[in-house]
Amino acid sequence: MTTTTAAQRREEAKLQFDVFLATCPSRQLLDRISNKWVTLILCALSGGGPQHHEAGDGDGPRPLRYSQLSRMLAGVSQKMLTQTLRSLERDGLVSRTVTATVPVTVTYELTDLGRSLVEAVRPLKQWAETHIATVLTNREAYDAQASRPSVP
Amino acid sequence: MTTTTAAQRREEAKLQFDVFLATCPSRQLLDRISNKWVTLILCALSGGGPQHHEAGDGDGPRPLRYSQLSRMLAGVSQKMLTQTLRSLERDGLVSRTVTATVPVTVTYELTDLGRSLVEAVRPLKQWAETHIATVLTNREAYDAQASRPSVP
DNA sequence: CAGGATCCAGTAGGATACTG
DNA sequence: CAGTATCCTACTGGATCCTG
Repeated sequence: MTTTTAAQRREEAKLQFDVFLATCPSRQLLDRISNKWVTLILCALSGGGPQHHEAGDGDGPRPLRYSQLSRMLAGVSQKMLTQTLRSLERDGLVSRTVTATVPVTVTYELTDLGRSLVEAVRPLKQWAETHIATVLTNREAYDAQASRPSVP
Repeated sequence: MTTTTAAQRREEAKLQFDVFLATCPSRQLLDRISNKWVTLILCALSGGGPQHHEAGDGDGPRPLRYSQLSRMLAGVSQKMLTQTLRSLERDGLVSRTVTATVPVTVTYELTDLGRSLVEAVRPLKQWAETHIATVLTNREAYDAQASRPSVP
């Protein structure tokens, strides 16, 4: 049992939450949310699967089942999916609901906190999709230059 | 309900760059920018070191030297710093300028593309610093619950 | 269906030493 | 000062098998 209360730690941290400090908890939080799977899961749960109308309906935020998520996030292993969902649940970003149907049904849904993070994380996804072409061009230019140290 | 088939939708999505597809280049780009060091470096270069007025002046976007960066990003190894800066330069997000002074001076600066990404990435840093307290509380609640499977 | 448990490869990333 | 090069560990993350 720990003797340091949440209040104490929060008090302390409130003084300087600075992601630039390696010791700051917010630094670790940044590391957690700066993650490919976190971004994709959050976007998926927010109805961000733009072209993926899994259920064929609108794309508003709605709960998704485990299997739906694993199909949407192409290439994710179930280990990563489960692991990431757990950490998101632990951090209070998503809520997990178990329905006792014949084969058990588990759905994941964004919490209010999760929705607030989605606001910050969707632009990232958007940016990647928008500027990837430019980036690819830049890489080519850079690589070409690198292979030509002196003028021929 | 649309009449487009799954195949059609996938075809379409491929052209549009969809981060949900494992094969899409934008997916890899998302993975690159969803990175702790990338976020911190970009924020630092955008003058985002809130409490860290290294040179004691204003916090507007300005070029930073290698050593300044390594001091601002507490805990970064020079390997990670160099490596991340290289990839950012290659992607055209930062520009590297070498000035032939006595000890050589190298400065890094955001490009226009880099600045556009900063817009998307700063909210993430902001979110981490703002909501870390809530997250810590959520974690405690979650862990307490986990260690108490049945009601005492 | 929704995961827990294991095993294992690849690599991210740190420490150290050396250079222009 | 601003790196490059090398070694080495630790963790990420995939594949596989198993369970309620």
